[in-house]
Amino acid sequence: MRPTKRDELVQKALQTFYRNGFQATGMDMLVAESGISKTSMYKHFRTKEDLILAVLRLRDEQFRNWLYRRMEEKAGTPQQQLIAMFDALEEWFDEPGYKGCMFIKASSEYQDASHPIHKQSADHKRMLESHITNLAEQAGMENPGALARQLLILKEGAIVTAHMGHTDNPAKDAKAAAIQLVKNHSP
Amino acid sequence: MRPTKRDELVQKALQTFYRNGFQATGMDMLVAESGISKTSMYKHFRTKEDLILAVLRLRDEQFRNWLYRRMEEKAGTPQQQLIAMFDALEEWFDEPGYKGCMFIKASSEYQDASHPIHKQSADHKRMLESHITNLAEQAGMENPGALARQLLILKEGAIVTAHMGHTDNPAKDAKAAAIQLVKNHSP
DNA sequence: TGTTATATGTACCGATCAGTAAATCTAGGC
DNA sequence: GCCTAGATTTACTGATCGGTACATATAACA
Repeated sequence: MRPTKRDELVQKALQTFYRNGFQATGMDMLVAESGISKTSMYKHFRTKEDLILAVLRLRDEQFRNWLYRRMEEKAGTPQQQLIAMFDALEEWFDEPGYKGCMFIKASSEYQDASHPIHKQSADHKRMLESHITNLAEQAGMENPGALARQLLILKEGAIVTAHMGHTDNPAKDAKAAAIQLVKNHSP
Repeated sequence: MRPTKRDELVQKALQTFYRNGFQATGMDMLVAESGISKTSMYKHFRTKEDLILAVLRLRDEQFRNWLYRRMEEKAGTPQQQLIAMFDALEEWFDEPGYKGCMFIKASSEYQDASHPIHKQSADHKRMLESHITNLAEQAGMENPGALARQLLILKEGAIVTAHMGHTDNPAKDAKAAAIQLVKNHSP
């Protein structure tokens, strides 16, 4: 079991794909930036698409772990966690090198709904929806499913608005909206 | 003044880019799908980037005209128009071949904020924000700028959620949220 | 009839694309 | 010391990329 090299490749590819895009990044660029030979890459992944799918799996794990932990650190109750999601997003948007959501970009570059990369991106969003719906249930909200979907629409909208860069602080705007929605869904 | 051929090219390129993506569409594919020779294309546009910028200008004009007219047709008062935006979005999402927002995709494929394609995409969003803010002012809303930004975050979120396809009817969810936000901003 | 602007087809450019072949190097297990 | 497995470099494939050269065709206008 030598997990090192393969994981190192996926980690480096994630950074390059995020910074440079999927289609715009050639395998030769990955060789140059990761220091791993092309032959080794194709030993681990049969195609570029397989590598991208592995990158998205890693990103899904990293992002959900980070978001859920940050929401818990910032708030005590489930209801407060729903609002704290937007404080966590603001931290993310302010990071240098922020370039939007990797899954939105993936499904934008591979836009056919039947494409494996598109489907796996949609899976990530489904898992987020499941978690937020659970939180809304724990918080005793009325219609937790609908509230979760509304909050996640705010989240996606804030992510793309922050990436477009035409607005000062979309996380703050989304948070203000979220507070009203949560209040209106409280019993 | 012969506007025909050039406009025909831009119109055809718009369809192909929207269906197939920007980077994934080569100039040879545009030749095949438009029936216009490559030499003529490069007479009208010096680079592929110039053609994309012209396509985005056309799309901006088409989309804003369509959205504003549809909002007016569906509602009488400015306040009702704000809500009707989400009914118009639902019509759009239900169209066959819906593939998300062209400007989100453009800024996702050309993600550097200093890139002309990214900047022009942000301009489109700025013009939408200006129009919605005006409507919110005409409707006598409190803090019309903040309400407009919130509604537009809902719009962008619904657009990407509809494209991901993991949710049934994001336009309906966004509309329900918008109704609450407008109500809370009413004097 | 001659001029000019715009269109065309075809063939090409160097660079890059994803992916492969083959020979060599390196390290750990026995 | 030897064997094996994984990693390496180098060179290569055919296809496609954005963009160009060049010679020709068409049609309006003078």
